[in-house]
Amino acid sequence: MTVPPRDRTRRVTLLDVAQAAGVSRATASLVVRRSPLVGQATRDRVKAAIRDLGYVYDVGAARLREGRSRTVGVVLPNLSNPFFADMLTGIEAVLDAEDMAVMVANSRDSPAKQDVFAKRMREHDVAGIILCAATDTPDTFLNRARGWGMPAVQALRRISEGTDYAGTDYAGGMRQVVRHFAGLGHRRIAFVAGDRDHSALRERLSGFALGAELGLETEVAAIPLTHACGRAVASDLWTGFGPPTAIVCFNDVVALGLLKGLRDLGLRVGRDVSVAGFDDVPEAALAYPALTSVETRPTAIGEAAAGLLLYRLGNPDAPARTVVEGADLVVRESSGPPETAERVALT
Amino acid sequence: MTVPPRDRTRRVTLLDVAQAAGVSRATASLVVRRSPLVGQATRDRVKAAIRDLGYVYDVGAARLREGRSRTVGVVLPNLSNPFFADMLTGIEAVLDAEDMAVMVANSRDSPAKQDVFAKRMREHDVAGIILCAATDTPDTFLNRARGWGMPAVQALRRISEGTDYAGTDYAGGMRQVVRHFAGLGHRRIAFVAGDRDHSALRERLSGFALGAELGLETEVAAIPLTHACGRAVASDLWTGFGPPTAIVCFNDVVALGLLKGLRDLGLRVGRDVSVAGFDDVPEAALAYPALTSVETRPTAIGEAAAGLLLYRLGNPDAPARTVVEGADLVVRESSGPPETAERVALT
DNA sequence: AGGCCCTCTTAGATCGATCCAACACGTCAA
DNA sequence: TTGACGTGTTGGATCGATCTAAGAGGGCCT
Repeated sequence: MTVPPRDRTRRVTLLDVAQAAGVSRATASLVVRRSPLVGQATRDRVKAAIRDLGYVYDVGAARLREGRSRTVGVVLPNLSNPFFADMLTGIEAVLDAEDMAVMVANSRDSPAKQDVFAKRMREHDVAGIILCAATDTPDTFLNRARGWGMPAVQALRRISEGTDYAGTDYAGGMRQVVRHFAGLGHRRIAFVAGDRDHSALRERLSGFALGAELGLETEVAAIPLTHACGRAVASDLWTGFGPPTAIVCFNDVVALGLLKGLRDLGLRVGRDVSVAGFDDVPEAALAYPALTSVETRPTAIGEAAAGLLLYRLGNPDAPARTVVEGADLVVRESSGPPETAERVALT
Repeated sequence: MTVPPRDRTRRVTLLDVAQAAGVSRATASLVVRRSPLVGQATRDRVKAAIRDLGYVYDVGAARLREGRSRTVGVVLPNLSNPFFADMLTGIEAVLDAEDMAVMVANSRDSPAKQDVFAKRMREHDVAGIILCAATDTPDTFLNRARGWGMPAVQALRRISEGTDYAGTDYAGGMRQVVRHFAGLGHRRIAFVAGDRDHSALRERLSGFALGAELGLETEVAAIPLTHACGRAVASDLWTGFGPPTAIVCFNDVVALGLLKGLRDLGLRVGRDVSVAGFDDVPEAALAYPALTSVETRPTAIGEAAAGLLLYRLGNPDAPARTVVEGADLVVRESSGPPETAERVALT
């Protein structure tokens, strides 16, 4: 696809404005930048000229000269996941308020694509990037970015220390779930985890370890994080001897699928078996039965990440900062005390 | 927040590359643009220099000179809605393949913010924009854009003719729902619509009119398009005499809320009352009971919109085109034949 | 009157690329 | 030998802004 140059009518430039207002280009420039150096009368004349001619500021030209850009790159692993979409909403809101533009890219969890995007954003000279790293991103990635002089903030997934990071206390959230299950009297619990390794998984796993510490029997299953796989894993969990009486899922996407899969098996979730998810997506409250879930605030995380980046742009040499949003368990109908041992009469 | 200029080490420019390779700036430029005019030996030398010096192309400087940009603006009314997030995924995928960057903005359904974004994108000199117009956007909006020489594609919501448009056949989808309900034997049907006016609503309404044509009693309720309101509207529909036996919702967000609301009332959805939604979001199949829904393909629409824009950039004066994706009804458990008249024994 | 400061304005260089017209050089036909 | 032609290469102008350092003009003080 080749795109022909557009010229239409030549763009109105600051020079045109200056001439119309009877001042120099430099003065006109000062006016658009709201400099206090310019006299009121002159300012008014220039503003009038801007209106009359329909002048449009050229951010790109300014950036070229200034060497400073008002665009931020955001690289996410999966735009279709409502969680990341919400995070993007938070990022966008904060940057918008600072009159910054957001350039977005979807790595589809591929480090290779992520590299391509990093290069493209560098070519576009973004002021910095917010990165939710793809699985298997080498931990040198951020050092490279630093070498380029491009500030980077990690969000949700952490691949290396020494860089700003905004995320959720997944480990703490998971511990709340485990304590909740244990408190209800469950003795065998399972964690349906994702099959791809990143910090957000490791943190959940570390929290889940509390189960063993409390003397519970624990089990971990790894599956792709989709509705379909969550649904399908239900029967797997019931094949062996002594199936778990409580299951926590990596996120609500999987949990909602699992809920359906368990219903398909004729189990009454919340009585025969308990389920909890992560993220507390809006659908969690509507599910049947309503889903117990750990609330992680994607919008807040996005806002925090954007905030960190803005601060970093103003203070390039400040020490790295970390913002960890708390994660709170919301108990609903899908989790309850286990029934007595003879309850499972499946086969 | 003021951002100091960054200089670090001066940027490596084409001139540096040219000198290192012993050629002129112009030749180096031809190499980076993959022009066939350059001899193989020279090309190799330049490429080596690019690698050795770590040269990074400056898209902005190129754009300034060329007068042609490789960035596209996307303005959406609600990034948090998974439907739009999916659409963005489609847009991003197509533009990415053309090596174009995506600048995204969230109008939050406010025409005023939308105007601000349009201005910002113009200042950034985007090659074109994809717009899903905020409610109450004046229909002059796109004429203004045309006046600026900025190609615009409308997606999903149409505010004026004469511009490229990609959307879904909402009217046709709605007619399928109405026929489905009628075929099951329903005589009183309701449409839970949104309370904000735009083409996507009007099209659904026009499809719903088929109900009256078929001799059914019809009713329309307008509510904000949220889970909570969908849930709350359930009891309203049951207050009057002769409540509907089948209800179609503006989208699945509302439908999932309604499902919950009806369950709260003790109704068995799919038997006592039938429900259908729009969009067929992934959660629809997992809902209880599984939700009948009209499948509208957000990713495909995003791809179509991006395709239209790319074509438009290559053919500024081609006539406006319209792409309407078909919308197919997916029947699940939430819709079934009405039970006999005495079924409703609520109060 | 002369010197100084303060406010406002400006010419010219500059950012990093592309476009244009010209040109070097070799080959080949007349 | 000359001219035409094709292939590669190039200097200089240019895109639209900002930066720098200098200058105009007025008021105030000595």
